[in-house]
Amino acid sequence: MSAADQIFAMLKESSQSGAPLYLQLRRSIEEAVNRGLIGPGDALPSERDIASKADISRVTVRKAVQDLVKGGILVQRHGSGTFVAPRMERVEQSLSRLTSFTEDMARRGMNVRSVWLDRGLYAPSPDEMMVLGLSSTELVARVARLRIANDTPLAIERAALSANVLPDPEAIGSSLYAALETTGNRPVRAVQRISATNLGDADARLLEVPPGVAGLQIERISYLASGKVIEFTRSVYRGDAYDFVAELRLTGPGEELRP
Amino acid sequence: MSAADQIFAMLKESSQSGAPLYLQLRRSIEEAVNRGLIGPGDALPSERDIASKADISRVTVRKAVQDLVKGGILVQRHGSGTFVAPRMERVEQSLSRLTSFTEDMARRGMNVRSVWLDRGLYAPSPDEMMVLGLSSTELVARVARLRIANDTPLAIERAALSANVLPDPEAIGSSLYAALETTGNRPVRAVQRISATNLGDADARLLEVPPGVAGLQIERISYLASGKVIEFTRSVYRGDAYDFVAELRLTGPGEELRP
DNA sequence: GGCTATTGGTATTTTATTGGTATTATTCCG
DNA sequence: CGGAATAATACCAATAAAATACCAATAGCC
Repeated sequence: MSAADQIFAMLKESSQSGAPLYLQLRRSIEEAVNRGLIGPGDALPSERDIASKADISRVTVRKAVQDLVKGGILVQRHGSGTFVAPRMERVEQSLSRLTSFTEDMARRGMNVRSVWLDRGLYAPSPDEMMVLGLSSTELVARVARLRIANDTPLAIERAALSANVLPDPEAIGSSLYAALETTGNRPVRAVQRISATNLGDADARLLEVPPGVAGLQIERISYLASGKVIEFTRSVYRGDAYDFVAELRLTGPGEELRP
Repeated sequence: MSAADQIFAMLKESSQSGAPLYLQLRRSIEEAVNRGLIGPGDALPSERDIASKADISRVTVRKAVQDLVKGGILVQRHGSGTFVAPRMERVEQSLSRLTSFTEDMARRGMNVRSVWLDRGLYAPSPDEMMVLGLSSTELVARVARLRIANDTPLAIERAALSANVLPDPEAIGSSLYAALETTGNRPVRAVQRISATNLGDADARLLEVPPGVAGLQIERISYLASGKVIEFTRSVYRGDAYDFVAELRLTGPGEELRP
């Protein structure tokens, strides 16, 4: 509602008398977007709302809106509404919450989807045997997916677990952690390591960037309450499109860091 | 019961009239979770309960709940109920602990030293004026150093502060924060942004790596208790030699969900 | 162990709201 | 006068929101 009012106020104050109505309206909307009054993903008032409130015909409103749609500023969905086009910019992900990828993107009005790259049981690599504590006769479950926002690939996630805790990788729904819950294997602690790497050919191709550009690499090892390692995940994020944000607090002078 | 009432109260007070019902409900639940009114592991009222008490259809309730399930906020179990999902949270780390390069390296048994690249007062750049809230007549103190562990250059740190809080950059000893303490300017909060970049020629030469290799870039803005920005630091770490480690812990119910 | 109330899961339909389009009148300017 | 830009009217089509009715799994009680 507020967003709408911003536009209307702007339209009123616009002393561009003489110019065609649809041009005045177009400029008002454009400016509202550029000034951030309505952000990417936000919905505009319906064409009829704008028309009645601004007391002009809907076709005139439509002309203004369509110009902006053609210019890529707005996006329209039949039966749904008109929205400010999501810009990719840089995506910020809070470090404090892990599972919020989908939620985070949805809040920005981005269309999120995942593509499975791999889901299956394999003979473990030496690395996996070490970290997960497997013998060479046991199997490892590998789960890999490409995360995509607005048709732009953002990250590759590769998880490895003991086949004992995830006997059927194909059965995973949208959340790996949810699947672990159902088998009673809950990680209670994890250690994450963030580093930077130059993307290799394969990963670069998946993320649709030239090989060699910088990527954020995150390795995570999750532990059960018993201290046993349950999961080992290596994720690569596009460096040009992703930021990790962490908020820090300084402990007081008297307090110890951790008892 | 209490948890349910919290939600309903929130739903009533929500003056988001006009918005779709399921969105209002979704926001209410989301906020209840974020504010800790219902913690991880707690059960939500049944879909039918919510529906009848809020006087809306169950499908509408379901739509809201399912969105949150997809986002990983809630977990549903057929025949059992809907629960707040346990989530991984980063264990709180103190500012000094996270940023103290020397301490970090010493813990790994490395011999650490620094080389000053720059220490002086300058006219502020537009960026610095913006972030630090300076006028063009004020001066900015810039402090830059190359950090070296075991004779291997690991990072470049460039800090910018108002000249008011650091009138004599040359007088800094080994710790910038110690110098700030003595003038009574103590940051209590900081926001960090971690990203990846390909190192430019100058930085690559300082870090003794070929240009173009991946580097971890960390931007940090520190705040005083008053909320004023006191420091703006941009650091670049060699991606192949430095890791940023964070520990995560799963917050959830003490008891097991599934026996 | 098996029954049963309670829980989430699903399919189908109705309705209101949204953008989409064709047609027509008006104004402005060469 | 004529053509193009502008604006208004009336109607079409797609989507989302919401409700109804029914299915299936779980937990708890006997």
